[in-house]
Amino acid sequence: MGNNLSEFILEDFLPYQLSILTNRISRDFSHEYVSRFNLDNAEWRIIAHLSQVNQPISIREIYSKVDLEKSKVSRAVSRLSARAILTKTENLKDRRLVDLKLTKCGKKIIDQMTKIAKDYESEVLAKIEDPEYFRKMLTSLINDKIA
Amino acid sequence: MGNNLSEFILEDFLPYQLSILTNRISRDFSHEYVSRFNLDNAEWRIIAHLSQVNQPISIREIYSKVDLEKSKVSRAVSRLSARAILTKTENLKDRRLVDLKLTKCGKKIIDQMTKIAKDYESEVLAKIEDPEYFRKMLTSLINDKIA
DNA sequence: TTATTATCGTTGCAAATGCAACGAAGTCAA
DNA sequence: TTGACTTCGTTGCATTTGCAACGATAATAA
Repeated sequence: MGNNLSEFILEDFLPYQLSILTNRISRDFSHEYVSRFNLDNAEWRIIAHLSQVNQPISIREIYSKVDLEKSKVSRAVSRLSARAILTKTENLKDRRLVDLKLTKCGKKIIDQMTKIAKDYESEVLAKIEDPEYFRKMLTSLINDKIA
Repeated sequence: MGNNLSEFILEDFLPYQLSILTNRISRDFSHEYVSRFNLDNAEWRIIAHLSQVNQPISIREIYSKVDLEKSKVSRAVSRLSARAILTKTENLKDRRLVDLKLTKCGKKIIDQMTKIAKDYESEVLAKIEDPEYFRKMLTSLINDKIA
């Protein structure tokens, strides 16, 4: 039963390592938007994604782009709307859709968070010998292509 | 509001990229232990960790090593015990502790999963140009040291 | 010894989650 | 047009989650 060749070492297993690292970084960074703006991870992603586009976008647009459950997006958007961080309006061309748009308040949040996020990212990347290369490999894995 | 220099691009943000990649890999691989053995992620980690140690270990030992909530470990262990994948016995030196130990059935599971896990890992690493180097950087990030 | 404090694993409970079902709106074909 | 089908966002609901409190045991101090 289990010679050395077939032993399984969890700490060396890539999916486990990625999970450990990602959870730690996620927890670390989430502290920034939780403590300052009382946002959860879904709310943070929604705001960040909204800040990138000029036109209003729908809930579907968000959850298909940003890897979140649609019900999670729906509920997070409702909370953000209640806090006047974004507005929900009916799309007049297709009344099934909602138009989501950051308010001044929402833009202020993302403006502040941008610097914080970039600083945090630099801090993490500073720990790696060749950050550029790491990013390249990460991107290639995400896009499922050879680096 | 927001010149180009201060724009925030979520898809290029390291914590987000890591989260996307990790979730995808995690989902992908979990399919292996869900479909074959009906295990969830906590159960899988517990079995994997138990397989590495020769002596019985406690619940605390597990959740401190394997980044899981203690209540999650407690409940997962109860389920695994109910399915006779592991045994829970009272530690006689310290009766607050439970001794956890894989059964034959549990060992059979990890034996089968070992090959599957290694194959999966190879498949992922095959997509990277320099897997060794990637692992090194990953490990260094996890250990918070310079690569 | 006894009193205090700390640790272990479990559990109660409120909140979060994810799936499926739903009504509303749009599309397409007959 | 009508009817069948699709898509949108919301919501109901059962399950999962994580925190805090708990009883039991151990360690420490008086």
